[in-house]
Amino acid sequence: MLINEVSKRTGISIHTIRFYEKSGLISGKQDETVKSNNYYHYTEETIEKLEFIADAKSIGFTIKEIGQIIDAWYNDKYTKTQKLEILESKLVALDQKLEEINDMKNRISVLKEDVLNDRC
Amino acid sequence: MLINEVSKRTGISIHTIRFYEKSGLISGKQDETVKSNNYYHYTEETIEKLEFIADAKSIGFTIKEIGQIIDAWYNDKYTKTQKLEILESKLVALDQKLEEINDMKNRISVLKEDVLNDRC
DNA sequence: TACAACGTGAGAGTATAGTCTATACTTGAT
DNA sequence: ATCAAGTATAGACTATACTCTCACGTTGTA
Repeated sequence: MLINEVSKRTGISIHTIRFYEKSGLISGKQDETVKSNNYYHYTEETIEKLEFIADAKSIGFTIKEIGQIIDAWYNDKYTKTQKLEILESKLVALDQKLEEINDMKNRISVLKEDVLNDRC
Repeated sequence: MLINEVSKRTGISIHTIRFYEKSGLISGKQDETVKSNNYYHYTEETIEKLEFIADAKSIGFTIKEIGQIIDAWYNDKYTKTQKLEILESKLVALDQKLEEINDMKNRISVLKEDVLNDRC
């Protein structure tokens, strides 16, 4: 499928998709047999990746980190051990975030109680 | 206390502290009786705020959002009802983040299992 | 009084993550 | 053949959150 369809199916703008392509997160393939154009062709895998990217971004992963996770899964850039290390490190980071968010929830709840009881 | 001490106690650079001051997150007071300089003086409250800012930033709140939370607590910029609304909305956002992070943990765990069992 | 250390304000520069514009070629329907 | 719609590439622009530099005034110790 071409970039327009990818954009429509994911809700991610064509510009942003191209930006992700340049950043190495996704990669379309140009059909070598077609000489008249250099259109990129994308597969379902790209859709999956873009959906993953959207989710990963919203919880605060950077483009670089997302690239690592994608490479750990789709590519042979890393050995099995390296892949497991990368994924494990992301799980640890997520656990830390869970903790930080729970702490912040408690702090804001205290603020709320204080406002409620006119203690500020 | 002057900016240098604030910086040393919080580990936040003087530049960044001034940036937060300009952004309205904190505010030092200039001593009107001293005419020779216009040094800003900070109190323990600034230290507290800066520590809060550091934590809030690390869980993904923007400067604007952090400003709102601080105003909801320290200032009389909002009514009681508005303050409660702001704080409640931040709690809701945090709950949503918790959910997203748990989802991402599950997804990454699955990837990890797949790598472990050579399914990719 | 010299001078290093500290303080201020203005403004330039950086990194991240897009977002948009311009130019030019291609495709597909009429 | 024409022309709107789609595609690619390069590069400019934006917002956020810093980070740094410069110029210049102040403070405190030798």
